[in-house]
Amino acid sequence: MICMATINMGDLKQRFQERQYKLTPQRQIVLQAFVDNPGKHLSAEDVHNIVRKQSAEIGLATVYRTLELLSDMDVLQKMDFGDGRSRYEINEDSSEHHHHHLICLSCGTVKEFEDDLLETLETVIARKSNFKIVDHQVKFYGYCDKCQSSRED
Amino acid sequence: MICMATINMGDLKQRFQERQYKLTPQRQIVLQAFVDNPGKHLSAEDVHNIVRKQSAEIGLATVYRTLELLSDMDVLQKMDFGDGRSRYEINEDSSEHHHHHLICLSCGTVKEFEDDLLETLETVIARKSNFKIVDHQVKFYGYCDKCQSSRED
DNA sequence: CTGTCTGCAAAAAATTTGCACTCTC
DNA sequence: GAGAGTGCAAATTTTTTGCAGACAG
Repeated sequence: MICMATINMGDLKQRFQERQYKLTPQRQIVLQAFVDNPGKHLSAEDVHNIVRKQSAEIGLATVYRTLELLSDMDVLQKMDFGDGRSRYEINEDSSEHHHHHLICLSCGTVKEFEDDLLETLETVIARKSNFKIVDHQVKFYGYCDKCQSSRED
Repeated sequence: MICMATINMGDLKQRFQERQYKLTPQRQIVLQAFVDNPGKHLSAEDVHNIVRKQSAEIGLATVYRTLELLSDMDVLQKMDFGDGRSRYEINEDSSEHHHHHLICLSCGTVKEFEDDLLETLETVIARKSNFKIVDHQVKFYGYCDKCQSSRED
């Protein structure tokens, strides 16, 4: 089961107001790009292209500022897949139940994967290391289904 | 037990020769920077500064080229801690037993942590996902010992 | 000599910043 | 009308590339 990326706009508006931020059209448009592209890990430029296609005029600098703001608010999560730019995705649930990423070394596909074993691991590590862990990010590198077959030539 | 970063120079020279690369002075100097700074996660500029201090003249571009080469050879591992530049560390063992990183959200310390639970997790995920996993990278974010205490003010 | 490697400077790519203008409360 | 937000262009930062010369087999 893959849970759909959703954003509760009412709730969000409130979270903005708490911090005296405004939920401007540009910010909504950026968010919409993520809602419209579930499972994609969008870079600033990706977002910029997406919103431009939808005729919405918006500056790249604004996209960057918005992505940073939304990351700070934990609405988005910033991540890095080693391709030289930051990528973002909707942060389903501020603290729990992140999925992991399986990155194919051959074709670059990024597949998502859920597993609760990591929560256990987190607990163990927290205990052993004296760290108060609040988040984690896990990347597995390997070869996807498709690339495994084509490598057997 | 923390195992010291070591590099077998003889073995390394052979690995270079296999690929028709040369183990030039510059490349050795870059490697030495990592050996001399165990547990540090050095960026290209860090390495450049370190080698310059040791009176060794070397171009930044060469450092970048060397870091990339060594990563490709799996001598170093490229990583990203979200500070806008790539960082590297010695890859102890090409495929197994990577340590994880505990990153303090307050002071930025990066602590290393070993645990074999993740190997189990890797097996489980490989089976469930049809991915042939060859490597992983795990980051835990939280608050270190020190910052936990100082936050309790 | 031939091909690899290096340094330098220039280029490219990603992100940030300054500033004037616009919009909202 | 004060402060927040935006767009644009310029600046900064990180990384890559072109090229001429140096070096190794």
